Amino acid sequence: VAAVGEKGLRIGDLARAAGTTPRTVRYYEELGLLKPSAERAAGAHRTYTEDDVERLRHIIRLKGLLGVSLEELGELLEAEEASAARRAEYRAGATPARKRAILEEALGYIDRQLALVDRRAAELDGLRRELDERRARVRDLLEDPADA
Amino acid sequence: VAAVGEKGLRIGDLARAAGTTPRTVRYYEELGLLKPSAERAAGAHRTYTEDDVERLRHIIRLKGLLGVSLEELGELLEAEEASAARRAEYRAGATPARKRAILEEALGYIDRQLALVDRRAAELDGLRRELDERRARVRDLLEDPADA
DNA sequence: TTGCTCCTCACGTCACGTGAGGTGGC
DNA sequence: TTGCTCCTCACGTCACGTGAGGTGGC
Repeated sequence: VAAVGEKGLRIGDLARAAGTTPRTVRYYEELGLLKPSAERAAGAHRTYTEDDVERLRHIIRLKGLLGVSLEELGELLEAEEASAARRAEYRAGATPARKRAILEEALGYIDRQLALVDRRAAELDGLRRELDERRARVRDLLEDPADA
Repeated sequence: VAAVGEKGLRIGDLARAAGTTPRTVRYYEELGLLKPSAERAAGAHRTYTEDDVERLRHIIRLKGLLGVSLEELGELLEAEEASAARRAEYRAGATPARKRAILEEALGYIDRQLALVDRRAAELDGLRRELDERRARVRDLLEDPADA
């Protein structure tokens, strides 16, 4: 039911597809996290592509899962873009030494994100264990009501 | 190095022990999430116990991991307290039918929290898989630089 | 033409951060 | 007595929510 005509997506379509609101999209644009695909005259409608949907989903997921400020998130996204740029350089053909340097930088960047993810996962797992334990105790009492 | 004298912890000790700030503690008090242990005259210092440290840590962890508003979190904490009250009733001796009802309510409450935790964990795992995949691709290229 | 969504201010809100000015306990 | 931490306003900030008033595309 989304409008996907020749002109691309409108801000409401983008927001719905990513599970957010037009206001948030404009705010992210203001902070430089997300730009409309096409140039637009002052006051004209913003248009977006499916790639923008992916990027916005990516932003929202990182924000929710990593719990960083939008400014830090902007730096992270810049690092991602730099990484993509280096991949293009890589594919365009670089010297073996340069290729190696590019790959190692990419590895470091991925490992930093993984460290953030792992820390969160460990915290979540700690909470899960606690809840599991409590659940097991309650279940035991329900199945075998033999206590003081 | 924390002051743990006769009078209990001061707000700064509590905040440090829980990894937050005095301002946050006062704000949570304002919202009714956390009260100083002892009564206090207007303008007098707030005092806390080790139990308050545990409660504050609990609040902070739930907030960070479940991503809920402080109002929702307040409801969740009330449910926890009600559960604790029912456990006291349980131990004080209730009829078998009443005991069963108490346990089943506790189970429902635990399962609701588990559902929230599991949703977050699944999202985190999705991101982790993506990062792992990218990492593996980069590693392969580093170990065997044979491509176009 | 009628709705609907879009546009740009701009003020409100939630969860605090950050001084301003003053009082209280080792 | 000297620092340090505490106290209560109260304004600032970040990440948006929510109208206010107006314009643009099926």
